[in-house]
Amino acid sequence: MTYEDAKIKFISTWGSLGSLWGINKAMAQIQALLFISTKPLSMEDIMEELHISRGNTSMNLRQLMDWGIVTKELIPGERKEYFTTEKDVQELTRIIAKERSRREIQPVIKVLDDVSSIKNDGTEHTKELIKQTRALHDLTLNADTMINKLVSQKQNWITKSLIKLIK
Amino acid sequence: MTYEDAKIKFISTWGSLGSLWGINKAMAQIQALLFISTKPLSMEDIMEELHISRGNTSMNLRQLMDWGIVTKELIPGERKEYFTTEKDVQELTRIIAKERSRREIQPVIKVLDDVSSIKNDGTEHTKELIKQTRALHDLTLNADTMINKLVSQKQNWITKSLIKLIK
DNA sequence: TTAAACTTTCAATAATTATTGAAAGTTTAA
DNA sequence: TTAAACTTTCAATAATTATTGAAAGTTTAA
Repeated sequence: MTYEDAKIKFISTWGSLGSLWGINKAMAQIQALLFISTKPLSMEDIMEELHISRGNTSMNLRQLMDWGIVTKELIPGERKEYFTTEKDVQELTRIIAKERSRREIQPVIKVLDDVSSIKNDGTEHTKELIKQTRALHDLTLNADTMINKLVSQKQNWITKSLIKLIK
Repeated sequence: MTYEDAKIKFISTWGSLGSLWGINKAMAQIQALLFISTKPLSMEDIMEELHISRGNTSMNLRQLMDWGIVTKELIPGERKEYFTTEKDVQELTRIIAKERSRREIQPVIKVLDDVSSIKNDGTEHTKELIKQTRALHDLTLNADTMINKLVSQKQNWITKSLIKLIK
């Protein structure tokens, strides 16, 4: 496999994986492209490499910046804006986990809390609803807390011993 | 909030959350409905409660069965098929984590491995591609292994002490 | 056997989501 | 100032994904 093949394969795989971490294809592909680039890229560069329109590029770059994954880089003497992505996978994971938690998990935890707090009228179906949604609430809250703690700690002794312990 | 409100809220929230665990809305809603039901439901029951067509119900039930989350339950003397879902959240988590790993994570790990194994021709961009995709590969593999181990162990002392340690 | 009671399949269609590209907006060098 | 070089916005459209519902298929009771 040549460099070009590998690059295309990586970008397209990472792109279709976007759904897994909750972003769209173009967004994931732009991030992938920047992730393996040795230097900041302009909008023009990105459009050309990925064969997508200017509007698409602009919108998705903005979203990546909203996530905090991509940052503008001003190159002295250049009029264009250039872009880079966080290159450290640990830090990238931390950002993504935090954002997903804030955007998706927290609201769900809230709803599960509300739903599981309805008045128990003693009927079987109410009891079941409360029991099951409370179980989901507790599980989701625990998992969310744990993942956030795990990714926040930068591969320190806890994480390391954890990984050993579990493997 | 009344029982009916709570039920509707739970089902619709869980449905829109489907994307988070990689299934579609109707699939997630059917699972949610079964999850809080006190007894097995027929296809007819599900169609009525969720206002979806027979075909849709049939297809999504099959998918849920493929995932191993929903099972057919035959009720003696009844011609219709009835359905139930796994009610234990721990077990549910285990199944979902395993399936997602198998369907989505493993193939990606494979691609990352392939891509990071291209011949290093010494150029800067090749070095960067290899370095970055290898970092992603290692991270993904570690995370996948860890999550699977974590959810497989049924809240035993390791998991419990882990949770304490990390909180 | 057969026909009623059910489930599955799948082409057509609807709904949703992503993408384009041109017009409007903004910034900067001169 | 102004006009060239850029970026953003957004209505129109394309692409993708989900849903319908009727026809075909299957199972079971009699």
